[in-house]
Amino acid sequence: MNTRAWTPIPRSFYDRPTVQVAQELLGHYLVREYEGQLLVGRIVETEAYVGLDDKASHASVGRTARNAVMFGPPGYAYVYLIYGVHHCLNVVTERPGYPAAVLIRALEPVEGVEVMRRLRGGRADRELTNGPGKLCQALAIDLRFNGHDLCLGRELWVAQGESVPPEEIVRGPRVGVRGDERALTVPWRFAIRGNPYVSRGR
DNA sequence: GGTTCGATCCTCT
DNA sequence: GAGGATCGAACCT
Repeated sequence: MNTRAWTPIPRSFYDRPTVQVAQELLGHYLVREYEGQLLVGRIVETEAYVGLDDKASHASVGRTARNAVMFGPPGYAYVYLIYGVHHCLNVVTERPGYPAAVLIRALEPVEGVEVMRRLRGGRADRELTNGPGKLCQALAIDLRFNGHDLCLGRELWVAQGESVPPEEIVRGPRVGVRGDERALTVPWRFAIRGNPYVSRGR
């Protein structure tokens, strides 16, 4: 189980339409080096945030200090603090200057589960990584990773997994967003159908 | 320098 | 189902 390579996905993967990247990220792996151990989770739920016109996106207000990474090159982590309590991890997509990213909403724990349990205060395995804030706590991801290059295979990266066939993917509106009618209804959330680690949603 | 608020989670009812 | 936690950043004055 520890013999797997966990090869980083190349930057070119992220330099494509964000909704497509969000869908195709399902089945790949988020890998974290933490205190000499590997914490690995299979990506089972994502959401796309696309461009200035997406009123649910942090980038809809224009470029600011917080969202600057979203305007940068693809393949970097955009991490922010929400409600002063939890962190959320995004992967930046598309060309520099165009603000877009994919929020990682849920993982299926694969490796380093003991450490994840400890970081999550001994909660049930089902509750370790089934939400964007939860998975950041389980993998010790915080603001220090904002702007981190996810293509290097160091500290935090996305590793090559197996693609999920379309019939196994559920698609629907995003969770917890504010904004206009389009922001609330556009089906830019993707999840692996029936996977027990998908977040509760609304 | 002050105020407001959030792409969430947890606890209590 | 409701309410609170708790902080950085945005947006005032």
